[in-house]
Amino acid sequence: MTPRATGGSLSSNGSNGSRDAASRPALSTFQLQAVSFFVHAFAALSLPRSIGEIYGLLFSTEEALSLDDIIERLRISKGSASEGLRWLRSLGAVNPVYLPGVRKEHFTAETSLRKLATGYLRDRIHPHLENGPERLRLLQESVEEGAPESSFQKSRTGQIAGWYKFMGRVLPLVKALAGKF
Amino acid sequence: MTPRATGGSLSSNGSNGSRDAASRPALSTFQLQAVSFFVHAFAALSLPRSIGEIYGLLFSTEEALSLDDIIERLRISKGSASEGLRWLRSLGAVNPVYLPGVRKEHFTAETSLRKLATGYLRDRIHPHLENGPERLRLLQESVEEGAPESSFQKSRTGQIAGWYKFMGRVLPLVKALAGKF
DNA sequence: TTTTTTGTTCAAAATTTCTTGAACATTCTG
DNA sequence: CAGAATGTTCAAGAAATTTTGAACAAAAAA
Repeated sequence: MTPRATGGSLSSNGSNGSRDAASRPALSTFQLQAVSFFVHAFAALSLPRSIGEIYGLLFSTEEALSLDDIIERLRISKGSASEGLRWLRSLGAVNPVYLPGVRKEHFTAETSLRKLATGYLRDRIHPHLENGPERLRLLQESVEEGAPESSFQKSRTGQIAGWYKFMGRVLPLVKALAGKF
Repeated sequence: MTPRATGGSLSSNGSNGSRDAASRPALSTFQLQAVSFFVHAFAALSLPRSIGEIYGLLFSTEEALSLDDIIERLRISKGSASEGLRWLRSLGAVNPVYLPGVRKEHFTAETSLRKLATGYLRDRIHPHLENGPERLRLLQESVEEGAPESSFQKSRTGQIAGWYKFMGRVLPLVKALAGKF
């Protein structure tokens, strides 16, 4: 119900001094701010911190990054990075970049609002709406015909039907408007 | 990230036979279906099961119900019921009903899409958008002026500014359309 | 005022979700 | 093919959220 904690706790060595020998790729202030920004934004959608971190890093980095780059810079586990990337990829929020002669897959952030919105709606909203009609039918079938409350119950199922119509209207509108930004 | 389990496990004694002496108010099939419907719908918004249960019960019940009615019928704890009602009330999703000569507060479900949408946006979306400008400013201030990447970074912050503009356009539109359903 | 009723709060327990890390699968290289 | 590099999966642990239940507060009745 309430979003996760928000503050970032990444290596905040602003002066870029290496803490220990193995910690080379520190984040710039800009990257740090971006990660913090997206962790917060994704939390507003109840999405895990790691996903916000990954997107924030890619968003604030000009070059494409590999899985290992992400793990190194963000200090998160391989598992989190892999799952997070998978999620972002399925949404269309990151783009694979093919670099000639490079084995590792590299990614950049997709920033087109149209693509992001479309992907989010497709992956996270539509699935819930799709079995809506089926669920509504179940509810309608359980109206107690003949009983005194059947009239009330019918008005309630009618209400829900209206909500679905609303969604059917609003979503295309949102997509269309997203295309203009 | 993934919604909670969905199936309902309320007293499914369809024949309304009392399991034990104390379990009087069993839910009708219609109420059971409605609770299940809303538990699922609220889970899509990452909201806790108990809130979906309470709203579903009120939605499917013609008479106003008190806290104790809800606890009895849903078999949830006083704490959950109290917190859940508070949440729904602050959103404007339930209406207090004042019954003459009755101590306990009673509630019915608010079903107007306009009110529900407005309340949800006000309580759950706007708070996150409000400190947006502040966060964007922080990011803009961390652009490394003069560095070769400053141009890239500026284009990114411009991107985010556009997203906020989009939200500023879309939300009023959604509210307006919700008013028509 | 004292007692009873009604509703809130919050620490602890239960549950759910997220992260980690190591095993596994797959693909490339020599 | 063997070995190395890359990426995925998933069980176990860590962390966060939700639920419970009992103590507490507030308001009404006696």
